Amino acid sequence: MARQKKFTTDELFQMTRRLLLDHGYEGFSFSVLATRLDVSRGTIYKYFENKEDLVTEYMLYEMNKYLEELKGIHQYELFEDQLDFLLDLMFRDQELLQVIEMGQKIPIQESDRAKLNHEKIETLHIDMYQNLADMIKLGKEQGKVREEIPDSLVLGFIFQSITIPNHFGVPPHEWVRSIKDVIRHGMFKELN
Amino acid sequence: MARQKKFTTDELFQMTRRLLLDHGYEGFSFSVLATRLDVSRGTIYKYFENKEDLVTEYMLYEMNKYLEELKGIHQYELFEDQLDFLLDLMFRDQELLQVIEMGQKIPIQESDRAKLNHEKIETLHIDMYQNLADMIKLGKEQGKVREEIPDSLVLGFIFQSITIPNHFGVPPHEWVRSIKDVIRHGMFKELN
DNA sequence: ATAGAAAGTGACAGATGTGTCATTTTTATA
DNA sequence: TATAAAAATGACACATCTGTCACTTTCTAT
Repeated sequence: MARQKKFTTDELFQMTRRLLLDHGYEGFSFSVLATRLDVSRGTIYKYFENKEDLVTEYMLYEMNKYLEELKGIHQYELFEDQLDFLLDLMFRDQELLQVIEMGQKIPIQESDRAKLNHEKIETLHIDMYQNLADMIKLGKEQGKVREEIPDSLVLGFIFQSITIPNHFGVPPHEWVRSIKDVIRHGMFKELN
Repeated sequence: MARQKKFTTDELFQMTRRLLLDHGYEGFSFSVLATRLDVSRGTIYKYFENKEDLVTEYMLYEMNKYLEELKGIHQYELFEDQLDFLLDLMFRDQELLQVIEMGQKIPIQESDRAKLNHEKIETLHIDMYQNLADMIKLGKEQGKVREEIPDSLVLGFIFQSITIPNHFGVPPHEWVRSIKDVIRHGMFKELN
């Protein structure tokens, strides 16, 4: 009964991610999105009232997916296994993390749906943080992580580590191994 | 003989920094800049041909200032003193570093001056990197830094560390101390 | 006081973006 | 094959940003 769609929601979100990463939130527009999807601008307005709605909706979609994966962390009982799991996940979906971080600072206007979405995003953030805080707690309980370091700093280091640009093309495997190593033991030689 | 200026180059650059940080490169426009400086748009065109020129010019200004400061690192002979110096500098001018990082990924068009500026920016980058690479070399020579970690990763960790958001308001002094501590010795307890 | 140089302005034309909606196209099914 | 629901379109009105430039304002040296 209905005409065939020219793009799926997934395709739209994929393109949204690409454009957000390449041009930032302010550089994102319905015009370019429509062009990239080979569709008229009006079509997109059938599904989203405006840019704010679309982007927050997209972020929710990504964060939900990510949170679901992240929860898999609880299949491991040892802190070190959880850390490995987390780092692998983060390296796999590096771009996605960048988008999620971007979500923090998009200017929020008075749009109905966007406002609601923004609240949901906040909730998801807290939810994600909780899972990770649990991991740190476990690490400290298991006598692995030094108690004197604030949890938020431990997490901060882990998260920032994946965004370090590998300018000189160190082979990925070695790169990741080194990162884990620095997280574990720091950069300084131990005095024997 | 001449009329009084309504703003200094310094004021213009300060505002440029603010706007770049708040709205990103794509969100930056002559219109808002002019409004903020309480001046007509045309006035700014007296000094800069377009946004690309202005922004690259601004970046050069910042980077030159920063590089000059950074060179002060050589007044120290011990690696640990150099590291302290660097971290203090970075924490003091955190926003500036963000802007410099932004400079990496601004889309470069076919404007004469902007193209030239971009090349100069590249050079400054390399120059900055050289100063820092020297520091790492020193650290390794003095037996402080573990040789097996790639230089670029050592630097990456240091640079990313200052961008870790202090969401839970850990007191700045403690925060910085912890960061230095993690950089030095990692997050894991040593097994005795 | 006044000439003229530097600084600033505002209006114009054109590009790009937004949101809306009456109209057209597609397509499964009755 | 006729129908009607869903999908897509394109044009309209309005907003914002860009570059340009003839013109006005300010101010100092004479």
